[in-house]
Amino acid sequence: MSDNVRTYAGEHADETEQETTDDEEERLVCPECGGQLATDTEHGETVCADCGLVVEEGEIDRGPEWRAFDASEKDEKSRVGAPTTNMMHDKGLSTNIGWQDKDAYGNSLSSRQREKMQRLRTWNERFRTRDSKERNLKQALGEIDRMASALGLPDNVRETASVIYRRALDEDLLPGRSIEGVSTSSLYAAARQAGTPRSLDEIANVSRVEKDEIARTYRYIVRELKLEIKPADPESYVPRFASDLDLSEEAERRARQLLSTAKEQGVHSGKSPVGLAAAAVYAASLLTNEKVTQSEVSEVANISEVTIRNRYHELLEAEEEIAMP
DNA sequence: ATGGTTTTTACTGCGTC
DNA sequence: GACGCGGTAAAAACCAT
Repeated sequence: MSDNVRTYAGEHADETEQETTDDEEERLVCPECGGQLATDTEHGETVCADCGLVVEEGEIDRGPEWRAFDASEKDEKSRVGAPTTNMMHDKGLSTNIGWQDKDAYGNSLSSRQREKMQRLRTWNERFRTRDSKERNLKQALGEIDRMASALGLPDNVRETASVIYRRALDEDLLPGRSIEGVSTSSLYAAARQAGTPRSLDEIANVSRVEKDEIARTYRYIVRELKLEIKPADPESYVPRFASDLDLSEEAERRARQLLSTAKEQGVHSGKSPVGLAAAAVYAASLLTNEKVTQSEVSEVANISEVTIRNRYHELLEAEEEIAMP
């Protein structure tokens, strides 16, 4: 085992430039919480991806200044076209009008007819893209909501997830990927950003897509959207486990403490954060004389007992070493 | 594809209630 | 004897190259 810091990539795919780029390019950082800033081109805002603070706004508002109450009103008032970039987000299934100025028999069209066809093409294109994106979004947001409820994730996580999804949609990341997969990945990313992570397994349980695909799409999204997601902190799992097991505040505190000393010792690198958290919770329950069995912990944490054993030994060793060097 | 690391599975032995 | 716990070996899963 190499003794320098390795990443446990299963839980956090991308941290290649963790320490290296300290202050080279001044990075856009939120003044509130230090999180990554993201630009929402739709509304001309620069918002923090973590806490949602709007840093700059009102540069250019690209949204409509009117409201439509039904479909016909929408047609009447809407006078802008589709966004300028759009690839085949509908997988080319919708109707389109050919570019050649020929009729069904291959004869050329008169100039008046050509003009008419040109107008039709324009409008067809506009409706096709706009409606398809909206349908897409609607379905995705529904899915995100469903999964978030199933996992007991708070509203702000859903908000973040939908922001991420919207951005993915805006940057044309969807073609070739399923709506399900992308919305699941968005939720996974959002949960981690919010500091209330759920493991890939838990996510996969409530999603309609397989774990592999979620992981793949997640990596892709993170890379393309330049989301900065810190490696999952073991401590962020502690509260959930502790409450699932009805442990005291004291035990929870001790678990945290174990983890932080372990961190100083560098014992944690390359290990599964979930496993560490589970072990810490177990060890803490021992130290505070609150009886929980290894199998109970392994149950709520979805981690094998063996892993808990191995980790918690390491945790206790680290604790001793800090006590007497 | 390969190799190295971690996690899981399955099994065994020990002590206690 | 069941249960909790610890240890081990082999298999599987995973990441990096």
